[in-house]
Amino acid sequence: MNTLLDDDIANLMRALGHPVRLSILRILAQRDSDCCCTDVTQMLPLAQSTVSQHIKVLLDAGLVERHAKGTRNCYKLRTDRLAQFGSACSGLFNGLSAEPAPIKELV
Amino acid sequence: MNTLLDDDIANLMRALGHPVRLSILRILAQRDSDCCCTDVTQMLPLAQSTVSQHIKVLLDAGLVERHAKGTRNCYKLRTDRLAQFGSACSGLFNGLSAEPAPIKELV
DNA sequence: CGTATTCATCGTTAAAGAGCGATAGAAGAA
DNA sequence: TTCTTCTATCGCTCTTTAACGATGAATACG
Repeated sequence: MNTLLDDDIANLMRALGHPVRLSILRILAQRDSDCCCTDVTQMLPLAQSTVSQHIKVLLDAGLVERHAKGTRNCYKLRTDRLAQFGSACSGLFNGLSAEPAPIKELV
Repeated sequence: MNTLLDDDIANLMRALGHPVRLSILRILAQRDSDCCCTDVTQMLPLAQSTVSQHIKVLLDAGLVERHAKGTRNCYKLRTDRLAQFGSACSGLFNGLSAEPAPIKELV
């Protein structure tokens, strides 16, 4: 389980808080194997260095993993972490939409 | 319905991408009515101006709404928007964990 | 060997974010 | 009216982010 703290949730939110990074995740989801930085760059109107930076943000957030393949670095989603974040979000939203605390705490 | 675009999702993610703002949402969820900026500030180790800024981010993201009450401004969650964002997240994560596209599209 | 590819990193610039104190305006209280 | 409370906003500083080009290291190809 190892449920996420607010700091962790905030970090993940920030990592996903850029449309280009959402695009990168979608691209990786479709071409899940052997997708390298150049592949991603070709699908985006950005310089390679910029895409590499965005991928690094996703790497640091643990949402993506890297494995070398010859001269290329291939990336793929960390579905475990995505699922973990997904349930953390559910928990967050449920907690927020719960009724306000009553005057007395229940036993 | 009016499903959210990636830009919208990214904006919401960024709005939630700070632990203080998550705290503010939790505070509003508990004291849902008549919670003003001073109330929130008293529960956080931050200056009033800083809290006001964070609330403004949540306001601009549409996650919170304001209504004046005498000399105070009261805030409460926009549960509709939170729910909308919640399902957008579910959709996002489901889409990401879906199988990679096959060589040929199905009919 | 030399020549491409690939890509992370550096250095730079411009913009955005975070935090604070001070302040002014609005609304209630005296 | 005068005083107090509440709060959004301004001005400031410091840090972070975004984007780019250039570069060097690593691997493959010839």
